[in-house]
Amino acid sequence: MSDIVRTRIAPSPTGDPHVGTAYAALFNYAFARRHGGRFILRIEDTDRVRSNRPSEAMIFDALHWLGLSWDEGPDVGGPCGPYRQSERGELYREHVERLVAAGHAYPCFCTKDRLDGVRAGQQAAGAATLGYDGFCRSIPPVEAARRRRDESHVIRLAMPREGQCVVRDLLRGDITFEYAGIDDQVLLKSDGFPTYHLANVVDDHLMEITHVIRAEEWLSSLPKHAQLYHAFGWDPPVFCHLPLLRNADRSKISKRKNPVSLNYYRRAGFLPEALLNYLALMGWAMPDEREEFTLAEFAEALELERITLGGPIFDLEKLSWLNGKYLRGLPSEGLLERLRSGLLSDGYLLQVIPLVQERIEKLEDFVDYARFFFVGEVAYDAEALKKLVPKGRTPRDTAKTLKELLEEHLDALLDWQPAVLEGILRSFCERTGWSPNEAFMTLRVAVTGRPASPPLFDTMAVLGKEVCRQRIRRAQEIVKSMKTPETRPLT
RNA sequence: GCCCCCAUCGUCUAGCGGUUAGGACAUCGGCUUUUCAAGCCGAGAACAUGGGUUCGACUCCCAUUGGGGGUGCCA
Repeated sequence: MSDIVRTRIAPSPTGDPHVGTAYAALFNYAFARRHGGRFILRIEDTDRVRSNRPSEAMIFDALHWLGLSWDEGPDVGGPCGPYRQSERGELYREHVERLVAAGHAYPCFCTKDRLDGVRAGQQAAGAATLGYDGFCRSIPPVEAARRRRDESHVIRLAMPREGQCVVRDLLRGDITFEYAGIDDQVLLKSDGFPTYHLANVVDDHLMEITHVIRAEEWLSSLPKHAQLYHAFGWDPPVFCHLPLLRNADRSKISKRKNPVSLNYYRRAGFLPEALLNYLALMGWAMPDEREEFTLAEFAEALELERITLGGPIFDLEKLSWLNGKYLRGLPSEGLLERLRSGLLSDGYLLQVIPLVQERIEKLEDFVDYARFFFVGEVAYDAEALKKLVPKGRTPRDTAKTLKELLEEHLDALLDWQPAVLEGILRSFCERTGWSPNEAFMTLRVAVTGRPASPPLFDTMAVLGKEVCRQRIRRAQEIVKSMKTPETRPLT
């Protein structure tokens, strides 16, 4: 094991850059700095369906914005590259073969149908433990090797079947699991790509990671990871599972209940240093209880052992207060600079101006007309409220439609461009039976707060995904709380 | 269901066997201010419950309850 501390953040590029990624990155970054070590960025893009380059670019961008720089990574290189798992396929296949040869892993030919059947059977029988039943583990190696040549298969880790496994977490101490409750995890998928478990362990070892500081959701797969280190004959790193950031209802933080995209915080005008400072307050307190401190001060003071374990609720209100303190502490020129690099940048203004230009008569009209391009939430006046729900539609129906549009079509959209939006919205109309007239007006009001605006798709594109999301969700809530008018029978 | 983790004000937390249980956000008062913010001062607000251990438990142990996570060819 390396004698210099090496930590890493290993995000999956499968959507908008997540606040949880920033949280884990912050602690990994600070811990590495504290010990004069190195902080590595590794892209875990082994999910071929969900991973994509735009998401990866957004992760780089968001972390740069926050000021969390890495010493090694896909974009800066380093001695342990490549740092993108999709480029390390050969490495994983070699390693998995070592495991198969040593009997620590085996090919599994079970079909999805059989697996589903097994699961259903277990559930019906009220089995104590759910999971793979080890069916293919008893296939003689010679036969298995022969079948591998032309049958679709995965490679599974052969876990011990009885006894106990003791793993150590830096914050929680020794944790005991019964092997009987842990099934044989897939290591290599049938498409030849590794699963998280394999890729993660192989890479952490090869990249000489000394401290794995990651979210608590990984704690229950720690025995599988420990078994992998054992099977490879490697010394495991120190594991430190951070508490999970929570919604107000204490569930794991999610976009349904909180803004989780770092793009949101950036667009809303949170200062990166304030966001980082706030994140550092989650599960951590300075020895002197000071609440305002810089990244450098955090890095100087961080002791992992002091991390608190109750899952902290992410409180936008306190973040906003802290951000306000940072903002007020800026010299005027500093604030000007921040405005000029965001909402009042030439780049943004030049996007807004073409949409507004033909609709104003005096320069001063600009501010009023373009207002919704610069504020966070829009207010809905009585007239807007009336048009939020199309004639002949109920509030209930409208709320449901907005929710569906958001969660099933807009949330996953990365390429937030006018033409793409138009395509999505038009096909959404066809599918749901909403006329474009109805849907577009509802959306226009939701997103701009007004029944009259520049062209909808251009407007949405300029506003950006985060703002649109936020406003549509707000509109949905408002509509949902509206009473459905009594339908009076015609007399 | 099963496995694992967790448990101090509404929220973030300090505490590490002996404290009037401290700070911050939020809330509510007051001061300041032409107003609104900001700022300052103040108030209310917590050790989940039950057993142990101990001269003494918020602190240690056990149970209960509650919360969370996991249980995928997602990470």
